[in-house]
Amino acid sequence: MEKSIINNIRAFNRYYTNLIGVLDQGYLETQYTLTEARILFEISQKGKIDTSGIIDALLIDKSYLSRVLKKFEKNNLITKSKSGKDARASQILLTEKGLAELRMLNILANKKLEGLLKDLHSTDIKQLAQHMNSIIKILNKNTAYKKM
Amino acid sequence: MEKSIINNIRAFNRYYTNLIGVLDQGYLETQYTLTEARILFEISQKGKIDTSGIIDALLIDKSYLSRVLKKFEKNNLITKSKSGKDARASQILLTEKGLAELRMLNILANKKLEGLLKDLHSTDIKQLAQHMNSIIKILNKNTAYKKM
DNA sequence: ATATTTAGTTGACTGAGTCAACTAAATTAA
DNA sequence: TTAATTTAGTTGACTCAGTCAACTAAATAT
Repeated sequence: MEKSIINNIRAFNRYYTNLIGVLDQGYLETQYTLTEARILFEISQKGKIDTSGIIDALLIDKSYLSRVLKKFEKNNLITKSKSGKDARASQILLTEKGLAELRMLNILANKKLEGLLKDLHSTDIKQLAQHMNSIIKILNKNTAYKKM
Repeated sequence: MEKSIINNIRAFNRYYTNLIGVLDQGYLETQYTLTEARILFEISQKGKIDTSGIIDALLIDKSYLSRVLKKFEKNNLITKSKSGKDARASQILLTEKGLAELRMLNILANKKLEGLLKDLHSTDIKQLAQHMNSIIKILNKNTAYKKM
């Protein structure tokens, strides 16, 4: 594999690590950790999801997830219900309050991102999104990273 | 700002957060944390750098950095020398051993990334890098995120 | 039937990173 | 010049996000 391209991609990864770090600092203003926010988001995206679905999607530790979900349940953000199919698995659903919290987090994340982009022309922002979509499309051709 | 584009960009951020997470797991095999590796890398990139330069670049806590640098110095990865200009600041330099460790980390990171991309055609990989460069170019037009 | 795997929980722990208080040098203001 | 403020870096004390291992119970494979 050509070395300069790998270095190029790594430079992007470093750059983007910093950028994501800046965006993620927004969560410090909330009562949620970044991982908790990601978990909430994942639950809302999938509609119906069980614990192991979240683990597969976010690659987090099952014991940690178990505790986070317990806390979410205690705070009425989610409900757990036994799935009929598999008596070990729990179906996770967002409650109204959970949805409201998620909306709050989404608004916050949008604001943070908009702040980051506010000095750019709208054509630049459109191109940005296009490049990002292209990247995802290319990476999705390949399943290697699901196996790592 | 158009909402769907913001959502698009956020979708990319989530996607890329996961991907970077997978890549960063490589550091678990080493004696360095991700942040320590980033600090080492930053020192080598800049050549001459003082502590506050690293703080500005990586946005990490100064007390944490102070301890990491102390450990690096103890392990002979870096040397600190008083800058003539400002008697408070320390110039940080990589030692030979520090360089060797960095090379090791770079090889590891390259391997990890190559593993991730191995099923892609080289044309796809080239396009990937081009999209990434374009993203950086666009984002660098704007300095908003340095101020956040 | 028995063994193995999978879903999720719990106890015990660690260490990466944070916060506040501090020293000493540099800079600004009076 | 001196007093006040800011900046560079250090240190003590702490927290809590995340990990590891052991476990129960259900599902699946042999």
